Amino acid sequence: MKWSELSDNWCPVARTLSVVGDRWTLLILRDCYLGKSKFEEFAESSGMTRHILAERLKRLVEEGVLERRLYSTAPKRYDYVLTEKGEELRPALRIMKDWGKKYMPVRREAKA
Amino acid sequence: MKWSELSDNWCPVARTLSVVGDRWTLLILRDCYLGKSKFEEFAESSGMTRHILAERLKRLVEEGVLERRLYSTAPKRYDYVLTEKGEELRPALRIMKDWGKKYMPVRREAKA
DNA sequence: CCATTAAGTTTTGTTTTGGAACTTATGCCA
DNA sequence: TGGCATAAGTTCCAAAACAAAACTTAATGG
Repeated sequence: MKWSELSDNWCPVARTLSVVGDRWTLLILRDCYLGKSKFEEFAESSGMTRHILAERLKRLVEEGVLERRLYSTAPKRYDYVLTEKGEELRPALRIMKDWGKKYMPVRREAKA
Repeated sequence: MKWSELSDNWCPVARTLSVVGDRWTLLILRDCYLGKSKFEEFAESSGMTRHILAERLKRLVEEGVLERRLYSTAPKRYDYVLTEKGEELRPALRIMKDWGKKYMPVRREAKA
């Protein structure tokens, strides 16, 4: 089975993961919860490539998790803000934060 | 930056995702929470290929999320059970289940 | 002896990801 | 005016991950 077919799975967890269950996507949401909204902010903070970032943002917008918002008209610039749907995943990230603190200690220093 | 470098990230969410943030892994945990423990059960229930399943199980064991347990000596057969570390991600999946029910309605029927 | 079960492994293509350079439209500043 | 900076992407190519299906191993049951 392909990952892309999960969105119609009988299981609600699987359907959720079809949106946020791939590499990097939840890291974008983490940044949103930290108050970031701009492409460059996500790129620098998460460490993902601009290529993948653009693709993920597009899908999060399509799925209604983020909203693409024109914040400058000249030049035209867009940023991304959480919808109510996006906000409601925040508790899941909070659990992952606590879990990471408890069970995944940093072994050696790394950047960003 | 590569996904595999996330395990030493300063952010605990990122470190958590370095273990469970890739495709399929959280679906294995869902099955564990549903009481499944065997390779064939995971394979059938999740729809992932045996190849990827084997790789994911191995890493979950290495990370201490699951424990590989000999449940039959002749022939030798192993299954997988949650550790305390694995149990403590259950609340995150519960949130994803509720979110999926609320925001990801099934559009058309699909199997498994 | 032959089919079946269960937990993987192997093989072969296809798809996704990673890294880096490039594009577009404007503002800033001397 | 010309040239550099900024921000949000896009494009290209090689490397890594994934998908599908067949194969392996070790035993059991008829």
